[in-house]
Amino acid sequence: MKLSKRGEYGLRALQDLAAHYEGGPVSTNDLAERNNIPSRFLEQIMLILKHGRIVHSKKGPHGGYHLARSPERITLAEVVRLLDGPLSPISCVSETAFEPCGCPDMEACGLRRVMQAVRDAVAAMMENTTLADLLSK
Amino acid sequence: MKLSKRGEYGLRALQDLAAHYEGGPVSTNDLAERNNIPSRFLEQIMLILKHGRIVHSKKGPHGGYHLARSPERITLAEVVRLLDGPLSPISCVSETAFEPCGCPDMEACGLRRVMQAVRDAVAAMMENTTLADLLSK
DNA sequence: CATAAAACATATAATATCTATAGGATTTAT
DNA sequence: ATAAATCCTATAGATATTATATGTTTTATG
Repeated sequence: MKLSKRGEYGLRALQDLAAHYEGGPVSTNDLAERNNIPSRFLEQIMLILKHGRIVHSKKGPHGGYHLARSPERITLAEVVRLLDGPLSPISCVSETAFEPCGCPDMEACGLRRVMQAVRDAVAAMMENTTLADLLSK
Repeated sequence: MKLSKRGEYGLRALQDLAAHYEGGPVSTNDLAERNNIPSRFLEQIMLILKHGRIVHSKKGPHGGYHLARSPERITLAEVVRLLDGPLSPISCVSETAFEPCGCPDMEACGLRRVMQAVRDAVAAMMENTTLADLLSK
């Protein structure tokens, strides 16, 4: 049920980028230093985020990353799915990566019902929370 | 955000044990067969559940496992924590395994606020759901 | 134009975890 | 006595995580 460091670092960096959304690009080094993240590791994460069209980049001096969209239009769900995969506790209730689980009768499975509810609750919270929501007190 | 196979198998086996709560012990082999679980792997899981005081065991022919308490008194939270560890998405919001995360200001961290809410929601669902709830339609 | 700052791209090391299998030891019903 | 079952520990095999390393490319700036 835990987020990977990759996911956690990515979210922290994006939260930082959201805070600096007005203004020029922010370098990996600055992001890493401010948020206590190993900088070479963060570099890879930023690349994933770029390929996932969550950030844009600018090369060269004074280059760096900035959000590809305004903070209100980037949900935590999108980021977590990109960096950490599906939100479901078990694959038989996943929207994005369904797989049967091997229980005798899927429809009658009580465990499945509960895990479906957990997935729905988590997904709803993550889909309704944007990077902008992370900033407001 | 996903449960391990260990956790999933353990829950499925316990759901089965709850269904057979009236009646004698159920062997690992029966549990494994009925639920499509590798039987030697399940053996280890049952041992963990035994040491965690969630099941009792009886050795010898017609031996096996039965719940240590009635199904209404075993929550999914207890089982998942035992087999898969803390429920929190990040350690800085964990009740059972708190650790600071490295963000500049924990109190002001928006990400932390959201993850705290996710943890609380998941924990509440898991703590309020018992093995008995898995059986009722 | 030279330099340095930065992203970009891969490779790979180090570690951990997950999943599962194996080999036996112990208990106990029949 | 036998066989069914738990119990215990080790370890294999696979995969994922986390991180470091090495270098290439782009580009702003002096």
